[in-house]
Amino acid sequence: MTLHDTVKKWLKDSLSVEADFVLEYPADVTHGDFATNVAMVMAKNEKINPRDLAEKYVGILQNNKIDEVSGVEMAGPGFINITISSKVFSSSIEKINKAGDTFGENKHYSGSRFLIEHTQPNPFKEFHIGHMMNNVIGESVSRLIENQGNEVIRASYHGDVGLHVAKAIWGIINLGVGTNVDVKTLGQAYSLGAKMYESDELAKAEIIDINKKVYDGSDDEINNLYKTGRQVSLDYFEKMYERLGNKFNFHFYESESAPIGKKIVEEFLDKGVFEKSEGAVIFPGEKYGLHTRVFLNSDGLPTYEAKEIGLMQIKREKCYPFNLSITVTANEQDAFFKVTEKSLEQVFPDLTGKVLHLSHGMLKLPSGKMSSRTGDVLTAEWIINSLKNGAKEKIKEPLMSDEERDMVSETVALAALKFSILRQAIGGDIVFDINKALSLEGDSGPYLQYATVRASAVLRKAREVVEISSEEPSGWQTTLLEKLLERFPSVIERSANEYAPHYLVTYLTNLASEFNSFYAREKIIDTENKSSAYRLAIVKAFVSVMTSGLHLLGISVPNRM
RNA sequence: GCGCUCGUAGCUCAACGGAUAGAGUACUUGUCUUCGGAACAAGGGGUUGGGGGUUCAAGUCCCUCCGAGCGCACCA
Repeated sequence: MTLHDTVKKWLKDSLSVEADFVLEYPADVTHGDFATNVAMVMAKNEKINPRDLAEKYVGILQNNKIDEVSGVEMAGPGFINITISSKVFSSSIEKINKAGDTFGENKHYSGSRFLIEHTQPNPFKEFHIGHMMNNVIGESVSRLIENQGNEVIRASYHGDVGLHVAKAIWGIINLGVGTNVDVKTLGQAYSLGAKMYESDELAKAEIIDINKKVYDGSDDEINNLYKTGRQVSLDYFEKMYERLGNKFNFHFYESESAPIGKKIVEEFLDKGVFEKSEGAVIFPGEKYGLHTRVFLNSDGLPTYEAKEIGLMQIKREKCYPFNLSITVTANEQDAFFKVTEKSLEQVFPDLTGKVLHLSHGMLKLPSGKMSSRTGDVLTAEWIINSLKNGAKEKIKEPLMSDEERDMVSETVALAALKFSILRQAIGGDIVFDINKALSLEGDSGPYLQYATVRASAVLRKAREVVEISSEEPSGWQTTLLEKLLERFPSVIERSANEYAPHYLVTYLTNLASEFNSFYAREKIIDTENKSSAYRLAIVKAFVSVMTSGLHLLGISVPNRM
């Protein structure tokens, strides 16, 4: 149990309160280590003066104090501020140093299985910054949920059939590159095909024809181009996952979900879940306060919607039973998912409440939105490499080999990128200013890495000079750094429960900043000072918490930078 | 037109209905022959888009107006 939970339980038990109230870490340190609004909440229910009730509560609490608590007092309009005894924080330092990188993990397996689908790049198209953003969020949420004692199955889903594929193949044929394609030529081919589809009637007809042939496999040349192009894309995606630091348990494909989805929709058409309309098969979302969408088009081909039904069937076969199936996408798909989820509930009633659409904003440039249609696409690779070059110039270590320099700048670049994606609530759009990200100053991924690297350097240097001890020296004044370190498990818990990595980012930023102040203020290694051993224990705990916290964001820490 | 999301410092973002709305950046100034300056300390900068309401308490909830983004039948 975290300290936060302990204190909350104490409040509930000693005041015999059932209602929801908040126990928070006050922003202002003069308000104690915890503050609660319990008296104000209860005063409302019982229609009495909140300050009077708070006064009464403070009396009860003072008579029932637990070891952890050193002070209770009323403040302001009826808050109760609680201070924690200093030995709690020093024993927390000891606990952290014992647990190392596993501190904060919920080791009690909850028995829950989560299926998390994210990234979803489409073969024959670019792996662009939108996929990257989705990947970074999906991976961090996965790690947070996993950390809390749940089983996580990661899956990606690929649109390996459809008009975009036909456009790319048309482009391949007209560029004359044949099966000798790489990612770059595929990109050019798609862009050419997409452009011509819009502007040239003949090309459009040819592309539609290719699309049919991809589905029915009747043309050997096209089959061949399709097969090699698809594989080139998928191999490339593998490299990107590796570079971004994630592994998927499953890859699902629209070529698989399409026929399954079509079959299920036809079956439930007979049962009245779906309806025929204007030659197509639709789901009447209006019945549920949503809007109607097409599941099978008038040619009988499954749309994205029907494929989603087919995908769920595949997920059931491979991963059931799961407690929650999460799909991470950009918020432009919100309305689509509302309708699809409603239709899923009709088809699979047992999945009601077990499907969650986690939507995030779009990655935008200061100049506006990127568009694949105008060819204005920023690839993930391009942006990572740009950041990497910037990071390389910043490295001051003169003795670093070229190989290490390359590895370190890669790590720093990814940190800069992931930090700027995860630092804000996931629902909102991100305005990504490359120049600012390249400056690597202030609150940033590299800032967090740097603080950790410095702390590690201190520990290395101290090894020959001073012992480390978690025992609190006499007369020790508990520092804010120790107090922040103690909060780590509560922060992860909240981030995981709310699928909100930005709480963790905010926390780690504050923690790093507090460490940097501590570092500037105090001489840590000091053979003359008895407190030095304990200071080192704090530094060690800081390194552990930073390392595991950053890991949950998908960020790793170099040895030096 | 309908629906969803959003509007907080010059810029990029926080704030679990609570105390004096906070960070970074930019700007101004200081620390520095260091346990690693990708650092630290300090300063100015706000009618939380406008107006109404609910509440002991509203950036947060409700209504309304203004503005932005996304989505609304055979793309994904």
